[in-house]
Amino acid sequence: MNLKQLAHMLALSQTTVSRALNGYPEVNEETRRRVMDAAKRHGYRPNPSARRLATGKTGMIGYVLPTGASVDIDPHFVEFLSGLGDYARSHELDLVLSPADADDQETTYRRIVANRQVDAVYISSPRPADRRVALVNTLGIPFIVHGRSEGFDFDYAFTDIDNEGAFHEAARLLIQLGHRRLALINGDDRETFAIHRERGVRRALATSGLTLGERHVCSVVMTEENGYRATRRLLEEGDAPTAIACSSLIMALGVVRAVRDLSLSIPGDVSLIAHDDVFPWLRPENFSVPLSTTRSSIRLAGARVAERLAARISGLEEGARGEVWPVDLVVRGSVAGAPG
Amino acid sequence: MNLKQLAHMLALSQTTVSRALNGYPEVNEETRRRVMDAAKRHGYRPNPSARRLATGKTGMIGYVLPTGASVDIDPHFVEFLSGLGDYARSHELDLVLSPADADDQETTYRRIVANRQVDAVYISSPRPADRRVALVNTLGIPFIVHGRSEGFDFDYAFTDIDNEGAFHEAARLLIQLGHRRLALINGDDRETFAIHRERGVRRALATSGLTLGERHVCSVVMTEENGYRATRRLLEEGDAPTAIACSSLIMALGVVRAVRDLSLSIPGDVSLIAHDDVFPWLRPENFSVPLSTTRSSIRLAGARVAERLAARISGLEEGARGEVWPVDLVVRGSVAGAPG
DNA sequence: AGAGTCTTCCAAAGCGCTTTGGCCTTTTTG
DNA sequence: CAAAAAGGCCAAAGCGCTTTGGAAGACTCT
Repeated sequence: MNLKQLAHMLALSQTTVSRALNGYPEVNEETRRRVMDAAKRHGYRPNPSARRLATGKTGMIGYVLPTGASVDIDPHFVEFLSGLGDYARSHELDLVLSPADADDQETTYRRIVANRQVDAVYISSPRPADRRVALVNTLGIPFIVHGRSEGFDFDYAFTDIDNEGAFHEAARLLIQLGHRRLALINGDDRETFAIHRERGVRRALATSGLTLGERHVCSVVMTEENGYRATRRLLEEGDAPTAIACSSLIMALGVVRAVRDLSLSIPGDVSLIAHDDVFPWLRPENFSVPLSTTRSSIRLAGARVAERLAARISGLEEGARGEVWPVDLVVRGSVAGAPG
Repeated sequence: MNLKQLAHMLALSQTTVSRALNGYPEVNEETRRRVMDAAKRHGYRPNPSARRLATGKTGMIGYVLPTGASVDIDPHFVEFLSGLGDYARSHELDLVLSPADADDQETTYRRIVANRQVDAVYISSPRPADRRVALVNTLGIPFIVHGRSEGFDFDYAFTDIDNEGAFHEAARLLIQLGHRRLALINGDDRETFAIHRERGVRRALATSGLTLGERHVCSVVMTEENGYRATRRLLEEGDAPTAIACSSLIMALGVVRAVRDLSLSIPGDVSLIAHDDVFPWLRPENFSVPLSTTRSSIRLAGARVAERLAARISGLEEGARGEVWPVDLVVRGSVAGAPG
């Protein structure tokens, strides 16, 4: 059942039927009702391919997925996706993932824009002066950055959490508890979130005249194993920290294991605070010692990003508004006063 | 730059240019070369929307993503996606995720098929007599099932791993080591993979005249917490098992924690084998006691599914071939002879 | 009553590609 | 050497929708 048939059946022109269906004003209300009714009754659904060709609108949002044999998709992605999908569903939006060579995403961005494959895109895990952000900005497709980039001469729309504030608070708490030697086990420090977190820790330390030792900050891919290794290194050297801030719950698993392997205890010998993105399958309160966390649901962020993308597509949102969400500091058993 | 312009520029008809580009035979090789050359030089890319409208082909594969406030996307999904994306990238395929109400996916399947939004779909986490499989089969869109359904009067194409064999082997090993009371901490037993795994364990036990106790098998969502709870329950009751087979590494984290909380040890008091889907961020050899596993890379499965989908789209693969991959049994420190 | 204004609808022109049916040359064939 | 076949190309008809530029009729206004 296509427009032509439907129009014929109603003894109307395609024009009128199309307009009636799409809510244009220049059609009699009674006619509109007739059309709507017939459309529903016959289960008429406009062919999206045709509509796309005519309008350029796709009803899809895009994400360029970096891939490659040695590229691992972040497990956080799936949670973000839960939120995004949940919103998208209620608005009949689909998400198209365009896999790209991790080292050449530009080609793919250009392709999906040139081909009008999606109405908007989002970008995640941005770095300072991220080329993708600059690119989509010049390409002129609506977009939202999940996280923040920095150092552009233009503004853009983003949804981020207050990483600096979160880690500032976490460090401040540890300092208040008497800790003097903190360590930070961070994610990839080419990404903005990691930079902000480090800044937060440094700022808190500086306030008390302390510093983050050169060897007390590490930047690694956030795996359990890397959490373990980093912790071993930190605790086995002289000048070992008495408190650790850690950028992910997954790494925290490794931290806990390392501490145990060294026959030390949390929080007796070392206090631990980790960032919690809220995974349904791994919860900080269920660690052997309940973990203090800076908490922010990445899933909610996904829903929010979808919402904003939808708003931008429909023209409801404009401009370069960035929003920064506060992060909860949740204190549990893994922190205590500094030993000694 | 569109076909018309390109054709004009070459002083050829659109027909010829189109044919030259798409490899049709009825065009002079020299002409073809000229066309190809000009197309490349001017960066001509056929507009996919137009092509879709004309051919019905989209160059996209689809996945219906169950969503909802209380629906969690399986963390395995992201690894599967890595593999899928990796293959898709090299073949210029995009993946479209269509979020659907978890309780009504049929509507969405019908929509994406009716609208010709994708060339093929895949289905994951199937259950016996899965309605989605029956649906896409009748809808007539090419598809691959990742995993297996059962109990249809038709055949279909799937890629699965030998879950039954894997858990049969695991259980057999434990039995050989003298264990008599095994327990199985399984995933949702409405899904086929869980059923097969249980069957594998039961079969191994039966061979030695043993059985799987009523209370020694649990079926839960695969989270750390559920692994913990299940283990506590198993070990605190009378008739506690001396060996546990566990369906996921994430649950195994909980198992290990529970065993420790009870001041028991692995493998001294209880042996443990878990299934490992091969996550980059959590590896069985890095557990406090290196974990024995049944191992199968879900990522490779993703790549394979993509490959088969591409083959079906292009007509290279037909029929209802199902393939079952063997699973490696990797023995590490977490298994030992039965205590006592 | 004639001019201007809405209101309501339509015919037809795209959107950019593929594909059908056919036309002209050139080559092969009996 | 005429007839048949093959090679190489083209014009034009879709694919199903949106949108432009009217047009017919109803209504208001002077």
